[in-house]
Amino acid sequence: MVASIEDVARLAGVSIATVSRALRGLPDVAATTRDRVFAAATELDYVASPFAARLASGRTATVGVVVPFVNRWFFAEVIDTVETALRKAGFDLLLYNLGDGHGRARFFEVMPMRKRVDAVLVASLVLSDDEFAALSSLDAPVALLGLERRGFLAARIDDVHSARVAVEHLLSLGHRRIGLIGGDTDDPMRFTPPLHRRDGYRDALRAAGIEPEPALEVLGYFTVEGGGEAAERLLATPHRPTAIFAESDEMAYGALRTIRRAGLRVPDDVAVIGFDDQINAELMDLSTMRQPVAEQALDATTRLLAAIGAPEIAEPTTVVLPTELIVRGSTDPSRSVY
Amino acid sequence: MVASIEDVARLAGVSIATVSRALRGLPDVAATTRDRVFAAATELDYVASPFAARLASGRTATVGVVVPFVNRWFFAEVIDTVETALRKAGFDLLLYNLGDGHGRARFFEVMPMRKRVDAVLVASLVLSDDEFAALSSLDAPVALLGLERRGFLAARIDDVHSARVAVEHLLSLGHRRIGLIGGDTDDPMRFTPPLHRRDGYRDALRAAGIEPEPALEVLGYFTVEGGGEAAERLLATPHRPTAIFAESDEMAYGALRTIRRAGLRVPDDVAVIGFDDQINAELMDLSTMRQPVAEQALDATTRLLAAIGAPEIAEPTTVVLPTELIVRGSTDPSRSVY
DNA sequence: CTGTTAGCGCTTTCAT
DNA sequence: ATGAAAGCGCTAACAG
Repeated sequence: MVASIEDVARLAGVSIATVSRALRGLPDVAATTRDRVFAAATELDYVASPFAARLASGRTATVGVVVPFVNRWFFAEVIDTVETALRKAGFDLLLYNLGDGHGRARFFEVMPMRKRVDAVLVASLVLSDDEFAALSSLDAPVALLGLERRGFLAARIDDVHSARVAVEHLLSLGHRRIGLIGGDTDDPMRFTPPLHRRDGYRDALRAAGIEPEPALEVLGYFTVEGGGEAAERLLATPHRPTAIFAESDEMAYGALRTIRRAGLRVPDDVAVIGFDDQINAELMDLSTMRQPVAEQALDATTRLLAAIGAPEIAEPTTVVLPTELIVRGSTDPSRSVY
Repeated sequence: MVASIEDVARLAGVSIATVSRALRGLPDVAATTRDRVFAAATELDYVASPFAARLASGRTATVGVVVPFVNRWFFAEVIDTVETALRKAGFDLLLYNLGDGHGRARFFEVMPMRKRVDAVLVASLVLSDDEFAALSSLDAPVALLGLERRGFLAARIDDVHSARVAVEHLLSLGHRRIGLIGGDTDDPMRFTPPLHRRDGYRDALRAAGIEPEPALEVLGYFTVEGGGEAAERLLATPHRPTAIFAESDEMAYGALRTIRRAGLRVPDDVAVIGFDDQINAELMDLSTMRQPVAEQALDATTRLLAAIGAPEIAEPTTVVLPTELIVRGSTDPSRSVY
């Protein structure tokens, strides 16, 4: 069978306590002893049983990562970044994918992370007070990604401002009728961007003296399909918009397809700007607001790990990372690559 | 503090052994006793400590999932599907992302899954004998996704045949000079598709009496960028191909962009077919070979979980799932949606 | 600097 | 059907 700490102790001729100390790099172990322990451990190909260690120490060396989806660009990037950072720090990543409204309800009811994580990272979910309470009941530090709340450490972008910059870009090109393709702010899986990006859209219009029209705000559900159908509705309005702001690149792709299928040209007939600057945006020649996903994820993870060691040191803070307007051919004909 | 099994036992007026049995649904517990235990557990909001349970039982109720990337379509789909299936079965998902060649080497050297998973699922990695040995040393059932090996349960598609069908589609349209955009078969992060899809490509050509030309096989590294650059090289060949088979949709997207930027039309000047039928393929009007990712992942997971309960019952088998040719406008002008 | 010892919170015989 | 008791393999005081 596999070696246990006792086997190592016997081979090294020391007690199991010394083995434990030596292997974990604790101070107060003589160098020669340490060497002997390491040699024995190597020879026996020993690794500590994480469960025994966790039971004895109370620390799990595990972080729970909660996401509403795993197969969407933003969340896949987040998981990638967080996994790497955790692995480097010697932590395991326990993945929790909410999946749908039902999965979400069950998740917060059961709280499957109970007693098995040292910390939690939650990505881009609009949480109810009850859900926040459930997280707090875990009694572990919680990091929020893409949202913010007093008492929680968080990393995010300024969605309101970023959306406003996107729409201002369209305004600066002379557009006055600008459609919005957004997410459902009442969806049970609601996540944060839809609310804020819509606010930024309205802010920009009002600041330009344009009153937002409900008919120009349509739902695209953050999918390509949804974006395409939303664009159909926008094109069908009596006095159709000359520009569209989609709250995500994916929805913008759908809109581009709809517009072109309708025989209209981008950006001459209808300009389109997205949000994210995800991997395919350049491919689609799509103007967009770039957001630094890896940076947000890394920032949150780093501070979360720090919080595990020393909780309650200070009021958790929110870090807001900058976004950037990326102008491509879908709004600026002079830049079009096609 | 949080309740332990003793608290529940005291409240229910039984021994901790009975609590353990009742809560796990073991037989030989009187119905009335069971009810009392459940009532007590509910009242105290008790959940068993997984670590104590694992230490005592030796079972971890955890599956390790090893992927070379998490932010690529195929793997994100896999993780999504597997997570859902595991959660439903009461298992945790421990995610291991190899990241790069160095990460991969370290991974198989350290074997961070040791002593912490009941089973392992490996997705689309070409594994060396040493790496297979390392996995076997975990002494846990292993499921392979997208590859196959004697002694391991596996789910995959027939990459050789599927690639052949894709190329035969091009041949049936009259194309004789067909370029290949593939992955690097010598890459340290090598995964399985490149080898097999290239073989299928060559098989199809030979069967049609065409000798494969090395100049028409270029590397696209399974990225959009790489696919675009590969297409540039193909277009620059003296007698340029009239059709291109890309081993993934992503590379096909890059190729489409390159072709259009060069002022050529798809499919009239150059036809393109991809592989995967991932989410954006329809958007790009790309012909492709559809592969059932969720089905493969679910099949492997289901059988893996079964193997945990009853290992060695029978020789592990490989399930091969069917792929499907999806013809769109990038090969068939009559179907073009643009 | 090192060893002894008492748990951590369960599961699992073995009795009864 | 239930309980007593012996671990599972570590960590963390506490001695010395």
